[in-house]
Amino acid sequence: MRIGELSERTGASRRLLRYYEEQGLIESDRRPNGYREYGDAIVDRVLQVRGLLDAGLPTRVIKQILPCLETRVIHVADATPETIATLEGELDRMTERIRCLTRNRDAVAAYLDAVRRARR
Amino acid sequence: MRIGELSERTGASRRLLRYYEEQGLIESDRRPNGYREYGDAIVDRVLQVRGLLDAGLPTRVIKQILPCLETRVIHVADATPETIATLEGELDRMTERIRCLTRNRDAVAAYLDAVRRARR
DNA sequence: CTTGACCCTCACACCTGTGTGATCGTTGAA
DNA sequence: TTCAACGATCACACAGGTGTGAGGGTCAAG
Repeated sequence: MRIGELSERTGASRRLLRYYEEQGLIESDRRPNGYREYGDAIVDRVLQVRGLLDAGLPTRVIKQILPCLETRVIHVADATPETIATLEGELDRMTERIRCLTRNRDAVAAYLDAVRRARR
Repeated sequence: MRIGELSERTGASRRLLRYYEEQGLIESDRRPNGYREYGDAIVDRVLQVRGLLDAGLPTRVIKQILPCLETRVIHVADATPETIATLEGELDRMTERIRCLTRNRDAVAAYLDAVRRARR
């Protein structure tokens, strides 16, 4: 598919899709035109990138995390000690984010429940 | 305590603490000097604000969420329908963030496990 | 009284993700 | 052939969170 369709399917503007590619988060083939060509699998990847961006991770970190998703043993080989250390750090930060979000979400939910009960 | 101590205790620069106040996320009393004066409770509040910012929430949203944390029945009263609708929307977005983060964190964890096992 | 460590306000600047528009090439249908 | 719709690159602009520094008060210790 071309960039327009991918944009519609993911909700990301064409501009952003090009930006993600520039940041090394997604890839594309090129037609003889120069037009970008995407496979179906890219849709999930884009959605994942957008989810992580929305969750506060910078592109630099997302770029490091993405290879972990492809469960290929190949990638396990080229893991330098620094990469591993970085990933461990990010793992902790993600866990902390989850904890923070969960705590606050539960509080909001409890609040809304209280409001609803008070309404009656 | 004054702003310097609060800064040390929270890891937020003085600049940021003033910014958070300007955005209505925290409050402070003023000494006759004009110096800001904080109570102990503010430390947790600042940490919470920073956690939510780090998790991708903008100050505008954080400002709406914060009152939910103070479990005072008083606040339940002044909840306009729009506020409630907004909170419900944010609740969903937070849940979605949590889901995304959890999925990716687990993937990273699995990857690191695989690497560690491969190392031996 | 002076000095150093705080505090204040204000303004400018940066980075990152994103929008917008200019200018131009490609393609398919009328 | 022409026109509309799409694609490409590039550049400028913006907003939000953050850093930095200027210019100036406050206050306690020497």
